[in-house]
Amino acid sequence: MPDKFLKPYDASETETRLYDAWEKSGLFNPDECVARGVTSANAPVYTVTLPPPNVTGVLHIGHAYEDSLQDAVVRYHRMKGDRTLWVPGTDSAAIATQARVEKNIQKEEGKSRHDLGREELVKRVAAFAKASEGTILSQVRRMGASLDWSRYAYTLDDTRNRAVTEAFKRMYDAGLIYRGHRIVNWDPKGQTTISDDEIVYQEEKAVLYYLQYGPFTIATARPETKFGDKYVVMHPDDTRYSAWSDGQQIELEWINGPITATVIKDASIDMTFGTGVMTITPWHSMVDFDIAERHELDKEPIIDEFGKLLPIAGEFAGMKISEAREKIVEKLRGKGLVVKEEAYTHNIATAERTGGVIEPQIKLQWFVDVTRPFTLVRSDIPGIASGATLSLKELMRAAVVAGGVNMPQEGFRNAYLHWIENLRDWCISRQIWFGHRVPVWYSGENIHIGAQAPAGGEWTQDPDVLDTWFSSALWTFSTLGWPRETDDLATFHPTSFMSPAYEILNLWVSRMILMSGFLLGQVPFQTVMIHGLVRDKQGRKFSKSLNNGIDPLDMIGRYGTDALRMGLLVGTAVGNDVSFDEGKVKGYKHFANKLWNVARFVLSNTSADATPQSALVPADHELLTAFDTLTTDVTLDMENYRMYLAAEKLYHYIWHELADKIIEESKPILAGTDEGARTSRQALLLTLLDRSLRMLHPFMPFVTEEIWQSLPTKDAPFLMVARWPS
RNA sequence: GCGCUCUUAGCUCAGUUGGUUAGAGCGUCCGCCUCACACGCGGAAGGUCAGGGGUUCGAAUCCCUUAGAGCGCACCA
Repeated sequence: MPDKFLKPYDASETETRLYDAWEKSGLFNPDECVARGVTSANAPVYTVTLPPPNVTGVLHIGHAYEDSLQDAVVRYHRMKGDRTLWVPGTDSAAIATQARVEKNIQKEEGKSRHDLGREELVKRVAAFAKASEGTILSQVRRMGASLDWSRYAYTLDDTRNRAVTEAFKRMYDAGLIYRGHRIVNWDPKGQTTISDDEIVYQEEKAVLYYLQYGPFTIATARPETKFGDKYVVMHPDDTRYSAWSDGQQIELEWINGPITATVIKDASIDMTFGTGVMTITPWHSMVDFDIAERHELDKEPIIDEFGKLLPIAGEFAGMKISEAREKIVEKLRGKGLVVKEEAYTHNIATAERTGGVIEPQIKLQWFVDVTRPFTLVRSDIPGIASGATLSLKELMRAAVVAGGVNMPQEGFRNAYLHWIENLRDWCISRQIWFGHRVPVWYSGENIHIGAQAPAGGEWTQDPDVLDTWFSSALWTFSTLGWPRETDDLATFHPTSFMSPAYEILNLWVSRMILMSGFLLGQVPFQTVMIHGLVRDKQGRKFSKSLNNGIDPLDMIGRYGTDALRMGLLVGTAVGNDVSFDEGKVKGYKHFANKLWNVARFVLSNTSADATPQSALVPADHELLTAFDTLTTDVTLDMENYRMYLAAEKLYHYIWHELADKIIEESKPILAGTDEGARTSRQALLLTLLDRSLRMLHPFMPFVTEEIWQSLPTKDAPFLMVARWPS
């Protein structure tokens, strides 16, 4: 028995040493596994893509959980003998990264992005991203993640840039990407558009004003947008207003004088709200915009990009809307147009990143059309035939409904389908500078799609960049080299498994299905297991303001990676939020040491030649059979992604069966005079330890590997590539 | 408003298609440094499985309902 077993288990020394050894061996790479003969060349393929962390980020407890979950799955499949690939990468996170660098520059140099100019800013942001890349990558390694680093990808590297341009071009050519004046979510604070999914609604107490509008009374919470209102809308079935007909014109006195208004009948009006009549402001309201589109009405801007009133507001022009509101109401009161005021609670849209209040605006932006039909020439997606004509919405739906993408968690599946029902066109252009620039060039009336301007003529590139999720949506295949027809792409796509947090189900999962479906005619992954968030013991999210953050590296330093992984995985069904409990992590540190001591006992009581199982006495054979039952059970759990149960069962077996019972019973046998019983027991102990280590390895890779390296049953260079028991 | 998830021991959570006395970790109490392990060992206390109703031979598990917590989507002018 090696001397190391005489001391308690030392996680920190072991973990860094072993990770280096694994990485140097090259066996995280499935091709190397085949070359070295530890994996069969025609074995089934199993692929996982790491949800890329922000390149400038640091590892937080949520990553730690996600990495633990995926690494357990990946290691299981590798040991099962699959050609297993787990692809690493990082994300440029355009808005977040640019905002951070801008803030630094402002602080250190007192300069804004406009002072620096586009080229310089992008250079600085890119440099910052590059400089901080190493931090997150080394932290992911600390988690023990068995990623094939030779395939590392970054969303802004050359291959991924090519993928983005190609994807844009193909969608444009298919008529699925268009540029148009459409109403978008404008963030006056961030000075950019954002997508519907980047909005957070916040409750606000406001006043609902009932205003006299000619013969009608209208209710509004936003009198400051009413200057241009010249359409008054009601439900066609509303009997209170049956005297009025669609298109009828009426003269009335309004904020800044007499106007002519037109009556519009539209079924989208809620007859029970307010008075059942409203005026519309198509430029600054999604709903109003839709009504205006249906009836082909005029649209006029009232508010500018900085949230100030335009000249149409007359004397109020130039005022911020917040200060103008009360003044306008005052004027309306003076004119006797305010009928009544009542307290009112509603939700206002704010930008997730900046907290700015969203002001819908009609802007010229690029969109992905989710309802326009196209022909999918070649489809490997169950439920969608090659040559089928369908919309992206239908594609996203069919891919899940027909089981091409298996979403075993019914709740998330419903949420996904519900989201698709309500989906609008996806606004993909952003008015920032860092990220994938829209690959479109203009020269007068001419448009060219591509990374470079065409030769000859004066071409200018679109100034906007793409929504960061546009490139992320390509991730499962851009990481494998697409649009080039690489061997990797042919071999490893569609991927097998994806496990993102439910926060990004809509932002990311659905868009991967969209892009993969359209561009490859494949699903991006066969099974998606949505996981929950890690919260503190009170169930709160971790946040800077609560100061309740947990640094995974700190936990690793104190208890070891194996313990942290177990503490996060055991006992929380995938999809539920994980309540982080340091005590639990500590408990699994103790477990790692327990295992260490089991190994010490077994190794110091067996000799290297005590391995043949044929000599087992009946009692020992029975214990081995009992273990086989556990093996079957745990394997089934692993196959069904119930890692939390598998890990708990192994823990329970090793501590309360193997250590508490079997080892205790073994002491008299090993000290006894019955040679046959003793040899049999030695063989049994060695076998049970060996197989326990194999099955525990996906969860606690380090301590199991370290012990296994000293076992006489060792039959592979690493436990990492040894065979899963059956 | 529409939809989803959750409510099990003091705390945090498991309980896989309904099946014997409902489990784990931490915590608590008692006794132990017994040569694998004090990062440990032995033992103990602690639950009307949110409330009510139903289906069933049998329910923490399925159905209905009430209450509470959380989340998603939509959104009211």
